[in-house]
Amino acid sequence: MTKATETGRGRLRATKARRRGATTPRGAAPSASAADPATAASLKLWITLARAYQSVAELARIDIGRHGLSVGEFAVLEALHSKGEMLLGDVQRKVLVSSGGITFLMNRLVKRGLVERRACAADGRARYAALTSKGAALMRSIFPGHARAIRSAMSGLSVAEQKTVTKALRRLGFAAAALAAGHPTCREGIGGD
Amino acid sequence: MTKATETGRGRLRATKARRRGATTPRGAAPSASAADPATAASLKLWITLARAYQSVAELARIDIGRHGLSVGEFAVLEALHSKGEMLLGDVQRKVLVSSGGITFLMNRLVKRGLVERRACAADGRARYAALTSKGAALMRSIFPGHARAIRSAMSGLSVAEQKTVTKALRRLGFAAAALAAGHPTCREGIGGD
DNA sequence: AATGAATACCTTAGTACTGAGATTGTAAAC
DNA sequence: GTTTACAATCTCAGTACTAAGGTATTCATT
Repeated sequence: MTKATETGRGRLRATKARRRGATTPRGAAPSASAADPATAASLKLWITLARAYQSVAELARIDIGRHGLSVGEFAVLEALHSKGEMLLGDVQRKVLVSSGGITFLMNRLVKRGLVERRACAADGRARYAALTSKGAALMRSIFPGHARAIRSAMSGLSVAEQKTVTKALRRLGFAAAALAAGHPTCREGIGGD
Repeated sequence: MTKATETGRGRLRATKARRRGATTPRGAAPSASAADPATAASLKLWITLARAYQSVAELARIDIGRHGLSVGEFAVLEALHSKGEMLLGDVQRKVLVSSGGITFLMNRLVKRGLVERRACAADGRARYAALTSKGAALMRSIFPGHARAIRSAMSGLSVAEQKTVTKALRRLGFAAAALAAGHPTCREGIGGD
């Protein structure tokens, strides 16, 4: 454990959950109403961003759930699918869960025979995560359909618009992540990409 | 985000960048790689949308947590703050939680004296949720600060850009929600706004 | 070597939810 | 005035996580 637990009093966790096998979207749906126009525009954007995310996430969840996977499980499989063998810590950072969370997800996937842990010769503390041949076959069979599902989820915008929005959201995300990084309520070891 | 630890055998420890803090709450970080350009653009947008949402949500979570509230609790308070007394089912749909979830959140808030349940004269099955005076005072005191936090979270974009992105995301969200609605895996009674 | 700090992962307890079904109440059709 | 259907909320068991702490291992100093 790094960090010195300087949170004074409050226990307050604010977690979010996801369910296995295609379940629900999530959410804290924000709302708006502010005095000055700039703040109003930001609040409105926040609502819209949250709703858009949740709608797309719901579609992704449905699609992934069809194959009996949770979103977190799929994220791990996909990371390993696209990058090959990875250290658990790297998978954790890519998938954005806590250290306990990656252990949990790995255990489930190992139990189903989709991934395996491999020793790391260079560092005895570390483990690699890798797809088994069964896991690799699964990803090859479901990834193209998933990509099509995402594409149709984004069909409200033209490809050119998608590129424009992507650029803007990237700047927005970086700025927000930089702000969050400066704040006290830090978490285990999760970073952006 | 600590990212050294190369896969190769010579694991130099190269002291990476110092802890970047907390970037994101949770979530399934998607990734990309597709054959045709349209699908690739959609996957890329999905990643970026998810990261941007998660970064802003993390900031919101930090800000809300400062006052000892979870995101779900704040969402309920805010709904009642902006719309006044509401039927529980309406709060549920606005906040996007399950029926069990709204009961859970209400119980917590009632226990803290921030909201109360009121009978509905017209329909004996239904209950209203409403802020107590303590809850209303709390919201008056923390909402402006929260709005400022959201505004600064969005500071990566100019106000004009925010409006453009809002419009695009609204279309995207509607299209995705319409698609999700047509799918089999629906939920209890949650609709868009 | 021996020590100490830092790291990678795992374990455990706790949390904020979900989903199915029970309960109570309303509305419609007989 | 019963059924019959259906709606709003609550109950409860289960789930996917988080945070904090633990263990083994490595690196840097001594």
